[in-house]
Amino acid sequence: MFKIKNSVISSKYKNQEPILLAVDCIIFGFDHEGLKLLIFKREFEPLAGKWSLIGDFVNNDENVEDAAYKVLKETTGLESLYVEQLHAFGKIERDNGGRVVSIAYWSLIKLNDENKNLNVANHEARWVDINKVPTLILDHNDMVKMAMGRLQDRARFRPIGFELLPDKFTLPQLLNLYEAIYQTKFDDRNFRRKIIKTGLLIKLDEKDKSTSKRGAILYKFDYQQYNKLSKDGYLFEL
Amino acid sequence: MFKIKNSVISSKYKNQEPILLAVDCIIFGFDHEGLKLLIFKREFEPLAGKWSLIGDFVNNDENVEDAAYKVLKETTGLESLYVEQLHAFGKIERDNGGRVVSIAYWSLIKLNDENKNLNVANHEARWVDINKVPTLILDHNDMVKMAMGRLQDRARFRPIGFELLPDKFTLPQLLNLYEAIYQTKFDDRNFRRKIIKTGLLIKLDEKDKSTSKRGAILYKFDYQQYNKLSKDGYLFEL
DNA sequence: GATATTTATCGTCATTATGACGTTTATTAA
DNA sequence: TTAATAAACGTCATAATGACGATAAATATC
Repeated sequence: MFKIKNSVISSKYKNQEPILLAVDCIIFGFDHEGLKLLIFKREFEPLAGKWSLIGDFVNNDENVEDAAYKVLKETTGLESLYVEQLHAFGKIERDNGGRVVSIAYWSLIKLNDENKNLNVANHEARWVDINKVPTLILDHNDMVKMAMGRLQDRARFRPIGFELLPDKFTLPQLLNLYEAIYQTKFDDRNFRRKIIKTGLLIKLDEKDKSTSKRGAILYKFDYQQYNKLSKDGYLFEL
Repeated sequence: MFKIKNSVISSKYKNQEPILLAVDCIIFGFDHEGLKLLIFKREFEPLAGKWSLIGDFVNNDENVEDAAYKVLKETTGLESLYVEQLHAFGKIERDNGGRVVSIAYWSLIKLNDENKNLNVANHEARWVDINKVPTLILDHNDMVKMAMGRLQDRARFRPIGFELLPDKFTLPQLLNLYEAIYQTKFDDRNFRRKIIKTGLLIKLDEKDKSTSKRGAILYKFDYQQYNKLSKDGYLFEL
């Protein structure tokens, strides 16, 4: 006769403390200064006062993904972000406060005047340059590193960069973004050629004059065209 | 004054059943017949007797990754497999036996005469063609689908395919593997050109005559060269 | 109001990669 | 000897790439 699953579980776990489940969020932002990461001053012991990613425990009655969304909404106030699961971090000793397995999520935010000075809901928050991330608690620096790699992977095949730009953007802005994501320089003329060739940009009749006398032509991303192309397995590669 | 973390947790979780943590394994194998998936007859209720991935609960005192390795070793008897975390599946209702969050791992096995007739450790196991996977319990079919996508991603940039081939293999074999992974046909002449151009194959002075009168030249993968190239950011793309 | 300055934009060219094929080779079975 | 068959090799037009040089538009300066 088969044991029912829960009795297998309960016998197996009878003498153990349960494993606690948490989510942590790697939040990337981008503006004219570059690519940034949102970090927080930890508010509880152990390690109170240290820099950290933001996270929370997962409730029994909520989807793991929803727990991540909740954290993101509470801390940024934004509803519609690009969010993707990164990895589950499950080493025994990763959290010195107990056995906590953390499922990390990463997300992308367009920085603008409204959201760049975040200091939300009693959290002390700060945007830091992606190349100047301080030491974070626990394995949070590993999480950031892995998230950066994932961002690079994604940007390679999907027009994910546009999640980080305002609706209207210039080619130099887009170039800066890709250079920040890949931590390298691209030839601007070749970049231009490739990005235009994708057919995913719509040239507007406006210019942005904030960075040069001449001004740079504004473009917007053609979501319709993207949806059409991606159905046929289109790849957006630089 | 700060609350210490565990007291935050314990108060938060006082009235809740703990979330249970499990691992499930998507095990791919490859031989002359094609790409296959290892599935198991579930041995306990609920859903006993149904086809399923193999998995187990994670103990409080073991790393999540080690739990996956343990499952893989117990079911396949093999120690050194390619193993990678796939995704954490965390919907509330994903397991009708209780609140179980499952972290899925996928792995690759070279099939040969020793391991293709697995029936290990009281598990009823079966290799099925990747295109003929039956309905599995819970969200296991989703896991397989996602793992297949991940395998395709990986094979695009890393010579991961070699994990699925014997040490000595022929170009037609390698072609078959890539066609199975991407579920498509490649032009054999162009495939040959590209794969040779990578410089990662060492031509041997032997032939495999099992599939043709003429016989096909055997190659082996040049791990040294791969390590050298990958340090400079080499990408293995088809 | 001519000129210098600065960022943005457009153009060129040799080299390499790609896709789509046709042809030959080595071996064994008939 | 030849037919059959999978494996291996070769060709060519076209497209993509990397590395540059040159121009253009607007403002600031003399």
